[in-house]
This record gives sequence, C-alpha cells and structure tokens, in this order.
Amino acid sequence: MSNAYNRPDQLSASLRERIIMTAAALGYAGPDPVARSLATRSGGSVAVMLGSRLSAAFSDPALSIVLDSLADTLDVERSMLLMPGVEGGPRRESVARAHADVAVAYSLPDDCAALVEVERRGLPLVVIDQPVLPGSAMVDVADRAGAALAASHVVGLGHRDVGVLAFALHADGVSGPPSAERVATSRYRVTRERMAGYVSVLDAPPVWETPGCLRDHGREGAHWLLRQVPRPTALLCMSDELALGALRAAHDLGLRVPEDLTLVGFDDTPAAQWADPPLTTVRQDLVDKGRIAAELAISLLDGARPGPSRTLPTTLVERASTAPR
Amino acid sequence: MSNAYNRPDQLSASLRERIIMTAAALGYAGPDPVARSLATRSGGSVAVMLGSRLSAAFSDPALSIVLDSLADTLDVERSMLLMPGVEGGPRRESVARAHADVAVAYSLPDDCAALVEVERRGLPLVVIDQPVLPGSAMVDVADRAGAALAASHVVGLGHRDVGVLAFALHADGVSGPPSAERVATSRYRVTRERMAGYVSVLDAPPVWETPGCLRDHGREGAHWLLRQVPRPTALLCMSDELALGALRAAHDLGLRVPEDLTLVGFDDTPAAQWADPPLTTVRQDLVDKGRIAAELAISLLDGARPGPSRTLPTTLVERASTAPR
DNA sequence: CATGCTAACTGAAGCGCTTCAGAGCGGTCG
DNA sequence: CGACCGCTCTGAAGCGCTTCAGTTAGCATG
Repeated sequence: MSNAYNRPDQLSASLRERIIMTAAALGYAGPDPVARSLATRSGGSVAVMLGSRLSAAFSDPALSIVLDSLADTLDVERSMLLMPGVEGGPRRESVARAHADVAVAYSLPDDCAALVEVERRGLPLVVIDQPVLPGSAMVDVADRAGAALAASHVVGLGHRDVGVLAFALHADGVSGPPSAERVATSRYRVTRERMAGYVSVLDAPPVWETPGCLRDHGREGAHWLLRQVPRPTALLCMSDELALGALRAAHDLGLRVPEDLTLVGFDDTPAAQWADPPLTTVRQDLVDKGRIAAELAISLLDGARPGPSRTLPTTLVERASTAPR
Repeated sequence: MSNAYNRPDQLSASLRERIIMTAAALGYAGPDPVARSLATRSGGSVAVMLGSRLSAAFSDPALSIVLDSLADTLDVERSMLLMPGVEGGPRRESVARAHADVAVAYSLPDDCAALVEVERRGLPLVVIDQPVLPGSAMVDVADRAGAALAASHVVGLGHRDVGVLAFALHADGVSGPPSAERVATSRYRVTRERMAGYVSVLDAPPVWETPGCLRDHGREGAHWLLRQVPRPTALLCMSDELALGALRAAHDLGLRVPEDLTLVGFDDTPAAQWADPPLTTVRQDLVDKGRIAAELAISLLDGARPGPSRTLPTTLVERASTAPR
C-alpha cells in the first residue's frame, strides 16, 4: 500500500523501504495522479481561459506577466490548464473535460459559451478584468479612472484635438471608426470603461477601433486618426502596444513625438519604458493582478465565498511621449 | 447510468430523457472528468514543459506561434497543461502530479530534472528543438545549416569583421563574451548548433552571450560587439528579437542599417518583417513545428514508437537589413 | 407453440488511489 | 499478572466513472 509514498511517518523505515524496492522491481512508476485526484476529490489544476488563440493572446505582453505571477502564486501541485479561445473564448467542450476544480477567466467577452459551462459544472470562478459575473470572484483595475487620468493629462497640456485608439468593442474582427451604438453595446467591459473614462473628459473625440491589440493595428488606426481634420495633436491609446504602433505611424508620417504628437498608452508594460521616446502611460500593477487572481482561486478552493471585486488602482506615469501642445 | 451522456444510441430517447431530467433535478452536473479519466485510463491533457518562467518564455514570439499551432492540432479533449520553468525547467514535482499521458518539452537544457521525472513515470515524450533524448520523439530544425547560410550570406557580401550575438549557453544568467570552454560545454543544443554553423564559415568571430533572448539583451550585446576593434560590419544574431535589439543599438550609436551595419536574425517571426528596415533572417516554419509536435504526441499516444527526429529545413530570407560591405 | 434473435436495459466489476476502522503486538503501569 | 496504551501494519470501502456480461422483453420465424 502506498502509505509508503505519502505518509512515511505511518510505517517503519524498513517496511517502507521494502515496499518501495518491490514496487520498483515490479516496474511500478509511483502513484497515479488521476486516481489520486479521484480519491481526494481534487482536480489538480486551474483552468485558465483565454479570449483568443495563443499567438494573439500573447501579443499582449500584459498577459504573460499576469499569468506568470498567477502560476508563481499557485501551489506546486496545481498547474495551469491553458485553454485558448477560438472566437471569444475557449470551446465549451474543453471546459467540460478539464481536470480542474477552479477556473480563471482572463478578459473574456460578456457572453461566452465557456462561462456557461463553468456555471453548469459548478466550478468556482475567478474573473480577471471582465466580464462582471455574479457569483464569481473578480480582480480588475480602475479602468475608467485611469483613462480619465490620461485624458485630463493631455487636456491639461493644452491639447484640444485628441484622438482615441481603442481596442475591440466586439469579437467580430471589425476595425474602423465605430458607431455610437457599437460603442454602447460593446461586449468588453474594459473597452467600455476606458472609453467612458476618455469621454468623461473629452467631448466626442474621433475614435478608431482595432480588431486586436497588435502593434500593427495601432499603426493602422493612428494613420487614419492622423488624417482627420483638424489633425489630432494627441492620441490616447488603450494599450501600450497600440501606442507603440501609433509611435510607428507618427514616424511614418514624419511627425515627432512629443513635439508634433503627444501619445499616451495604457498598462505600463516593459516595452513602454524602452520605447523611444519612453511612453507616458497609465500604469496598472500586472504582477499584483496575477497574484491576487491566484489568491482568490485558492480561497475559493478553500470554500470561501466570492467577496466583492478587488479593484487595483491605476496611476499616470509621465514619461517623454507627452508635451504641451 | 451515464450511458445517457456518452452513447445515446444504446438506449431509447425516452429513457435517456428521463435520466437526464432526474439527474438535473438532483443537481447532477454531468460526468466527472477525473473519474472518467481513471476509468478510461487517459490523462486528458498534454504536459507542456517550458525552460523558463512565462514572462521570459513568451518574450520569445516564436513560442506562442509554436504553442498555438500545437494547441490547434491537438483534439478538443486534450488541453495543454502549461508547466513553466524555474531554473532551466519545470519542477519535478509538477511533472509527477500532472494529469497528462504525454509530455512535450520545449527547448529545455540537456540536464533537466523534469525530464528525469518524465522518464520515471514512463510518459511518452516529444521534444521540440532540444535536448536530444533517446527514446523520445523529436522535432527540430536545421539549426547548423541555417546558421551557416546566414554566415555565408554576409561573407558573400564582402564582410570580414562579423560579430555573433548568441543566446544563453548555460542557465546561469551570465552574459558577456564566453570562453571557448563555456561554448563547448553548453547545455543547449540549439545554441551549440547555431554557433557551430556560424563558426564553420567564420573564423573565431567575436561573440557575446546574452542571458536570454530579450530585445534588450540584444541591445546590450550589440553595444559591446560594436565597441570592438576592428568594429564588426555585420552581426549574426541567434534570434530575431536579439537582432531587433541590435538594430536599436545601431540606432543608439548613429549607425545606419544596412549601410553601416549588416544584420541577420534567426526564426523569421512576424516582427522581423515589420522592422525598419525589414530583417534579413533565417526562416524556420514555426507553425509546422508546433503541428508536427502535436502529431508526434498523438501518435505516441496511439502507441507508435518514437521514430527518428523530424528536422525541418531552414532558409535564408533576404530583406533590407543586409548589404555589401 | 416453442425457438431464436435483436433491441433495450441492468448490475457488477474494476480503474488506482486514499482513508479509516480494526488487528496484532510489545511494553508499561497499577 | 492483567489491563491498557501506542505503534505498526492490514483490509475493506468508496471516489464516479466505463465496460461488458447478463437479463428481460418483444417479435418474427419454423
């Protein structure tokens, strides 16, 4: 019996040794993790649900930081079951088969089949950023306040013509200036909130919606925004990657940053400080976000009830990409 | 009995419906994936072992492409159990507890505790890139030939002073010009092979070893290389990210690429073609690599024996970062 | 009307583990 | 010297499922 492997204190060293020797001789490779899980009724991993395929998801440098911190905080005995999305989220079937006893949703759209399955299975859920879901634990950041901070900053610098580079409002891959209705019905809370933050300070700024948060999407959007009349003297971007794309666009058009164009990002990823010029951006603590998500997951596993959502602060980090008009 | 869920053909629609109704009424949430796995003796996921923590691992854009393709090729019923490394590989304990019946090693160093555990558990293994391990299936690329291609290209352009920007030879985080012995004893096959490819064409080029494949590491190394006398007129980089860092270094120093400095990368990630100037690089098909790894994993699961390693070709993609001396 | 055959359903065994009640067995204390 | 205790060790139950042999019923066939 495999008390030998798990509780060496329950038997004498000699018996233990004998058991282990014979087991080895018999070609026994140690306790089977699946059977152990059945007996102990613990799933053994945390299902991490992503909104998009891996290559797209990881083009967002924020993701790997959050996941890294999440993985670090989880115990050794609990790995991450990565479930990439196909259109808006992981396949329902994958969730149904997952050997997990807690799920983490990373920035999923409001309606998402995978979440229905999580609910059906009765898995405890931690959501990061979005959507807001009753009955689940949640960690997010002060998106709206952060966006308002960015907007106030550029307005304070005297900018009147300010453009907004937004990421996806819907999961349909559409890009371009969105209609008011499209903005209002967005399935992504983060996009809605940041937009609301910008708009609370600005008055009906020109907006370009990108299909993802790739740098090139930002470049494309910035090209369009910078063709508007009057041409914006400042661009507010919903992520640093987008801002970096805008930086490239400015370069394409021979505009100097910050002399001719002021740029503000969001997230404060490592790339923001390495940029040339270093990016003014709205900082959120990604390491904290991952850590708290893991802590919430662990506490749910321990039977805790999902408290109110943990909202992390956002702050403005002023660097060299912003200047008075 | 839950034939109702799995084989609807074995019972009448009426009975099936009745069972499902009562089950729902009883608050039954459907078959338990863990118990099912025990009974069917299938682990239910693929353990993916990485050499470093997530944030570092995903700073290599190649990784997400390979993993993406891998995940795509796997069946729906098999998710990826992501096991990040701590120092050179995942913790042995994590491997021991993994609900997996096949493991994939992504670019791990030669000696790695996690691999010992895989062996002990008798899990079938497919290794991507490295290390070479008897008894495992393997997919890699023609690293040496590709590196030789890059070196021949710059030599053919008339460059005589060529520097090499290498990534880690050991997992100790050391950077700087490595000793010959350090090169010879490298724990990383890929680094060894690419180095061998360069050296087969060049004769004792100056080398800078970076601790990782971050862009900034490339920048730092390029700064050092470009301070050597005679100053290299071309730099061979073991990854595109490193080359992009070198590009930045050239910019720092007021050197034009390719007029003053020729740059060659490796991998051909998306970033290489978006760079300014677009990077000449050694192309490997990352999507193929992930797909083949998944196919190998599936065939091992079906009981196939691990054939000889599948080596994908490398080709030189000439873009605008190289020019005659 | 007995027989054979299929379709529909039931029950029990077994996957490999954990857990726990209980059996043996010296040694200690009253 | 017997009751009692703590330490080892053993055996059986049970986790929730799948699988398969076996049962029953219904129906057509000879």
